[in-house]
Amino acid sequence: MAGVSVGTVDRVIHNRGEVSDITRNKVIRIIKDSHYVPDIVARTLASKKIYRFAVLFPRENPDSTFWSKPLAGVNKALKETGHYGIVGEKYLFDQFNRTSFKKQIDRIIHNEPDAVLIAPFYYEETVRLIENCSQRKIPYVFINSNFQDSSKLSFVGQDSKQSGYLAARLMSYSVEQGSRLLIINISKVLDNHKHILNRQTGFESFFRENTNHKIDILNHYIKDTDKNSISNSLNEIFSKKNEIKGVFVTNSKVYKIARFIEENRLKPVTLIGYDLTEENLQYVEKNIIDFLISQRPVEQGYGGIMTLFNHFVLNKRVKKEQHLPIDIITKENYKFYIKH
Amino acid sequence: MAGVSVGTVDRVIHNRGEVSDITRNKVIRIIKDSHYVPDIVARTLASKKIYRFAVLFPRENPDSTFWSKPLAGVNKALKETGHYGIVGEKYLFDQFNRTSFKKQIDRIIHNEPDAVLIAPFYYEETVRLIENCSQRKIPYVFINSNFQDSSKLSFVGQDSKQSGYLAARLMSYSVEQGSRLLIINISKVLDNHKHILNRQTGFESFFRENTNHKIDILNHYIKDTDKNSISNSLNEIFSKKNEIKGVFVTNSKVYKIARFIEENRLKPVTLIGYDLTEENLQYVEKNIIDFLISQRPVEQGYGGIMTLFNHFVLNKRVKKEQHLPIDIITKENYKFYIKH
DNA sequence: CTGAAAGCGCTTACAG
DNA sequence: CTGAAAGCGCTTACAG
Repeated sequence: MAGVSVGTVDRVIHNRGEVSDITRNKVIRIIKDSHYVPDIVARTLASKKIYRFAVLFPRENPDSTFWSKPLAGVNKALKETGHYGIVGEKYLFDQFNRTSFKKQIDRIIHNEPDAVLIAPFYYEETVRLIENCSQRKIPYVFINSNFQDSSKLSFVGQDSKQSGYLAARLMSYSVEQGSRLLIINISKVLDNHKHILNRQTGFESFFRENTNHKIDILNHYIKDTDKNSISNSLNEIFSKKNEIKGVFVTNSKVYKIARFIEENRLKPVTLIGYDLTEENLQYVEKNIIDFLISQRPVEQGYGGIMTLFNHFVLNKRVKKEQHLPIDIITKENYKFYIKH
Repeated sequence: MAGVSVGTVDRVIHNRGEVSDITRNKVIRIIKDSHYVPDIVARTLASKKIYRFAVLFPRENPDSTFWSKPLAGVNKALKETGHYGIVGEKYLFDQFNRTSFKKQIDRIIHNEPDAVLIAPFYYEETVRLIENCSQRKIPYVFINSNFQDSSKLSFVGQDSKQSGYLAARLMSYSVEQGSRLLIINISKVLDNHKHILNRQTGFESFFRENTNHKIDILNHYIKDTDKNSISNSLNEIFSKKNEIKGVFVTNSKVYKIARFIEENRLKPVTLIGYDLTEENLQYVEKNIIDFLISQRPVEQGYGGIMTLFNHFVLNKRVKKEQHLPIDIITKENYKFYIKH
């Protein structure tokens, strides 16, 4: 239509220069007017281009099987997009070990991927990684825990404050006026903790804002997560304050608290925590954990890769904050969430 | 590798005959041994094959915006799979009008699509459609409401009985022993009602099976859904039985009950219903509806098309029953579900 | 700055 | 029953 060869058209589509302004404009005009859109199937077949996405996630660990889920989501996305030349390179670290995190970042920087998907556990190291990305002008996406940074391509995860707020609402149905509640923060390491603290903040705000619920809230931090330390730590609280009607655990370790409650026959106490792990589900089955808040872990990984795929292959504009739904899990519906 | 031309290889891959047993076997052997998998991108480009999927859904109607969601899911899937030659043809009917359903089926049968995605509203007509499909040997998928039929390719939707069971569990947190509960079934038409009845059955079984909840349950059917009829009908019940502590509405018309409760200041009564429609959300915002059960309407439509896509294009085996999660919606988390 | 040709991995007639 | 050739809509050198 423009009286030029496909080679020239290709040059203007991918604006890689070497075209006179006059032909370029002519071609652009025609593309617009005729609503031409490139056939990405043909493009993929012809270009044989490979996109290498680095995936920086914690390794699954004995304390929690949570991180196997985002990885499953990544693998699912990789399968779907493999036809388009998407390749994932996994860099798994030990979430309790800063050095391991740092090492994987070194490897990523060395291997020069085309983009990176990050679970940002340790602050300084994460900053180093994204500075390297900026320098190399490659996009990066955060998953699970957000990172204040205006240059990221996107974040895929949950609104953590709101999830705590929701937990409080659920709690409010089963505790009466004047009850005493306990918020437990249990973790060996306090890095990567902003979203955990947000959960607590959200929970507290609910009861502050809903004046018809006069509730006394205690905060408790447990650093040592072995069984004995937990017992000691909780025995003290529960003996001193014998009126605790509800417990909110701000992460996936809620099963450890459930075990304590079961062994000490402290029911009825409404227990709410996070994440659909096998360990937690045991206690959901036994009616000891009442609610789990789930953050769509599989979709987080899936969405992370798809975001990059949309950006590179489909040239779609992607949203900077992708908040996944806050799912409420009970004994009655958990089965349907397991594969998700 | 087999010493034959690509044409011959193609013939055995698509087993369209005209190949001697000896060469066929040789080729099959090599395909297996070398783990050859066809490049579907190249295949799509070369074949230019079009798959026409008929979509038989209710039209969106003033009483409920629910059905716009599955359609949105269909459109999303169509966008993603358009590159592979998937085309959707929509046949929308009036859900309260059997004739309209029948008419669209006639059109589908006449147009001979390659597959059909069905929201099975009226029984006999649906049977006629699937008999036609069987005859023409084309696959069909049910959405939203299941259909007892062993020849279907798949069903995508919710386990309706379990959703009622879950609703009862939620109800149990806020009603005391000996309370009186009301189940409301509100609908102009009673076809397509099996999954609605299942919800009721599920709700009732929970309280039957959990003996620590001694609860009196009333059932109430409302046929005329205009405001006055509802008022009359409910006034009677609420005046006779002044102790109703919770109401479970088995479909998306819960907002009509909410309106009645609001206007008659009957709170506190725990109100649970179905579906994240705009009409319902108003009353969630006002704390009149406590919980909505959502059935992932967008994913139903999306999943329906993707099931057919997987079947035709990816040659994947698909599951016969695809139960989507039963989402629990409250004022605190509904925003994150709206686009889903 | 521009065009012509080859090629990506398949499918589709057509000829034998 | 089998093969050779053209073509799907792009990209990629290469030549000028």
